[in-house]
Amino acid sequence: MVQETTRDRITEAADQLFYERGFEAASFADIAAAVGISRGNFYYHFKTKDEILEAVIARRMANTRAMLNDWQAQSASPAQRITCFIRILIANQAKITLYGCPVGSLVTELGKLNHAAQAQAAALFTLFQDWLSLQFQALGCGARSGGLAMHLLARSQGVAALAQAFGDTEFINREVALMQDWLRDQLPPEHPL
Amino acid sequence: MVQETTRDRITEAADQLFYERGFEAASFADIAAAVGISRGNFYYHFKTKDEILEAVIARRMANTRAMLNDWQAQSASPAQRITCFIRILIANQAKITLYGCPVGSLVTELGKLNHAAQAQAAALFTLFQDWLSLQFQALGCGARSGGLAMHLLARSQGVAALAQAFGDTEFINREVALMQDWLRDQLPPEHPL
DNA sequence: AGCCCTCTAGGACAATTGACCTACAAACCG
DNA sequence: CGGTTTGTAGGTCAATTGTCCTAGAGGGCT
Repeated sequence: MVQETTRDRITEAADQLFYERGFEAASFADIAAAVGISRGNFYYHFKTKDEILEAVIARRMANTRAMLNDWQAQSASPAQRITCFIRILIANQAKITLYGCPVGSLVTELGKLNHAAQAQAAALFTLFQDWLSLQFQALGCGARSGGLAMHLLARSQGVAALAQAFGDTEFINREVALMQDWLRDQLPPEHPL
Repeated sequence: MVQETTRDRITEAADQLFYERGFEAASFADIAAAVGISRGNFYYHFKTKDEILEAVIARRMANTRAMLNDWQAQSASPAQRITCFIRILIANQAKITLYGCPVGSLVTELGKLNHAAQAQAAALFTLFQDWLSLQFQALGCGARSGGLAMHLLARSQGVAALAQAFGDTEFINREVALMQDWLRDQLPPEHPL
């Protein structure tokens, strides 16, 4: 990463603001102020707000892929990799308590707005789902793998939603422990943690 | 319910629109059009949008309380009552697939807007949590009851979030079955379903 | 009848939104 | 050097927002 273009800086600021305030509530002026450029300059880099949204989703896709690849490379067993996923809840505890899950809240909002990009945002979920499904497959869960992946995804979504609602970080820790217990129960005997 | 006041009709329409489009995205004009009154007349019944939001939350609180009382009266055992809660996911399948959970999505949005009413909206969760906690207490779960209630709440939130993201009603059925299995595992031997 | 109170309609308001244009600065290249 | 491209700034545009005012319709009461 030799140079960070203005376009990248806009995308990064928009990413954060879309997360913290929501897609609609974050205005051009907000993003421009965060980047430190004029509103007019915006139009040069992005013609519409939807274009920024697309760039933000693409950025999140890339970041997520990179994270999954890291987990794939650095964890010895499938069960450990799944544990990596579960632990994002703890790693992002503070932000989740304030703003919820970045993916979940964006998909929900775009759904309510009938926004065409909802499907693209939902693809972020698919990214996790496919990857988790692969891990369960490697554990020997066979045809159940896809369902187990969705189940885990749903559990994390629920934890994030309630943690934000009550501003309760401790709840995250308790539920993460439960998810790890659950994971242990899914492991076939030949694949210990 | 002899007479439905204009104020009630506004509150009802706002309730629905806040659910389907979100609090910010639903405008005065939208609500007025849905009720069939002029925008100006609005100001007579509600001075600010926040006042409408308060009325909507109060309405949901009342409706929720009534629903919980019904379940309390019409179900024989605590386990059956908890099953009633789990089954709202199925009863509201279609709407959840389109708009997610009414409570969860509202609380998330208000949180991002730093809106003062977020706490009031979160009280809707507390209503469910307290009631579920009572049922688990009645089952003899003791000190674990509060945690079990929160766990169940989180599970439903997650299911609603993913069902909306993927537009998948079938996923709801699968997860509801899992939640009922889970509930059976929590029952002490002296309290069968 | 006259009066008052409840309710409604329609419009005006200042502010903010996303979108767009033009003019100018900076860098690159021949 | 001159000319083209790339990037930036500031301002304008119509539309929409929540808020607010005023005029008057309608019914009940004395």
